[in-house]
Amino acid sequence: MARAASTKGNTRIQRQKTTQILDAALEVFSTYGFRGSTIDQIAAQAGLSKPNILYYFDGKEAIHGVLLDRLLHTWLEPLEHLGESENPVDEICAYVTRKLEMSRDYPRESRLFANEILQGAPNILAELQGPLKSLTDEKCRLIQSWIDAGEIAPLDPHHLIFSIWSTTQHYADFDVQVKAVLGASTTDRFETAQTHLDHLFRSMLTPRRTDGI
Amino acid sequence: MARAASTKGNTRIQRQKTTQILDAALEVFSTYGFRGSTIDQIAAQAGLSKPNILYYFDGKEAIHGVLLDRLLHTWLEPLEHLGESENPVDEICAYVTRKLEMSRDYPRESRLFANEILQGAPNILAELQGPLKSLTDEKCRLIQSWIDAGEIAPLDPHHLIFSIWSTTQHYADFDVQVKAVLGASTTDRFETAQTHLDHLFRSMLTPRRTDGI
DNA sequence: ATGCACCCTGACCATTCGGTCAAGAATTTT
DNA sequence: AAAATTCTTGACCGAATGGTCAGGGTGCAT
Repeated sequence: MARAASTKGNTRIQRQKTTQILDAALEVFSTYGFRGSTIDQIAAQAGLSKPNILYYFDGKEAIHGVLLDRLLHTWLEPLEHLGESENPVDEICAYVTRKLEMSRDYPRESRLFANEILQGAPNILAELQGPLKSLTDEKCRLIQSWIDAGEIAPLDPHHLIFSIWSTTQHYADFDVQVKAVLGASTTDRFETAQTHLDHLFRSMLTPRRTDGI
Repeated sequence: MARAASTKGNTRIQRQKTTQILDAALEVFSTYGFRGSTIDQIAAQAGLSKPNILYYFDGKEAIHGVLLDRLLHTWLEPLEHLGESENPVDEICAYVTRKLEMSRDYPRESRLFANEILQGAPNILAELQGPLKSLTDEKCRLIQSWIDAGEIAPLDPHHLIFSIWSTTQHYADFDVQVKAVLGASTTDRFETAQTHLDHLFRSMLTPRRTDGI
């Protein structure tokens, strides 16, 4: 009787249609942003009628909300795994690689996040200030301990993480620009980017014998 | 008689109002994107009536177009100056600094650009493939010559430029996130970022004696 | 001060958008 | 197979949005 509030997918059809809708919504929202997207666009993308969309979700905002929730989980996961093996430099470079792979494999999620942040993060500000900040601070302490032990070069952990986020996500969010300037195929772009970023962060992190220039 | 097509500012009032409108539009467009912004919002931001806005501009798209035109010029300018002095490493680091200052001083322009690219650059794709690609390719040849001369470490010039763009613009486009994680004041944020990025690119660019890991 | 070009706006229009609803179609349960 | 539940949609609604226009106000040169 009661309509499926959000992801309440119990029946076979419910599961199929909700994922179908969410996939279409991700496509649309990640391209046009929340206010720039319409339910009709999502419906067309999903191959469903508008009322049918609204049968499964309580409204445009509800769909967007579900996408953001899932996104935050996916987005934080790689960072949580940082620091589970031994070599700090390899550890951080592995994180860079993982983030770059996510830009390659989940560009829509990256753009959805970028759109949300660009507009001032009206829906996820609390998550940024809470869970994201906590996790980031924790990993920064870990990085700082590596610095104190002399295992990596001294640098600002927070800004290091910002550099990792920005350089890797750039290949998803600014893909059109990268494509326009580079003109290479997708695999080529990401392969050369991988080599470059690995070199970048490795040369930055590896401690030098002499600290002077 | 004929209405001012775009920036046709001849009269005193025309000049004043058009800049007033463009400033308001920049504020709104950079926050909500093109499709997410309304003329009413721009009017309210500018302190003018909606018909008054449309008296000076031929429509929502025309305003957006003027902003994008000006933006592209402003945006390419720093890159054009790359390579006018001697020391390559200092030269590139100066470019990084300049770009970071632009993120600090013109965050709205940066976000406007990000919004446009995120949505697939529907209005400036030609500019990206033309002028931007030409200028970038030219500067990449310059960087390559520095590499060949052994003045900077060997790396992919295109990806180097992408890294510069992404790391610097991050502080404008993702400001909310940076603020949430860092919690520092604006000047603090940009000062520490400046130190960090200078260190990052300097350590990356400075050639090492031994090329091995 | 008066004529003229420039400037401004309330009222209005067509379209689009988010969302509803009743009634019919499909599916599952019994 | 019939009943019960779930699914689907055409038609519709009120609000918002981009844009128009006639008419009145304002500034300025002569």
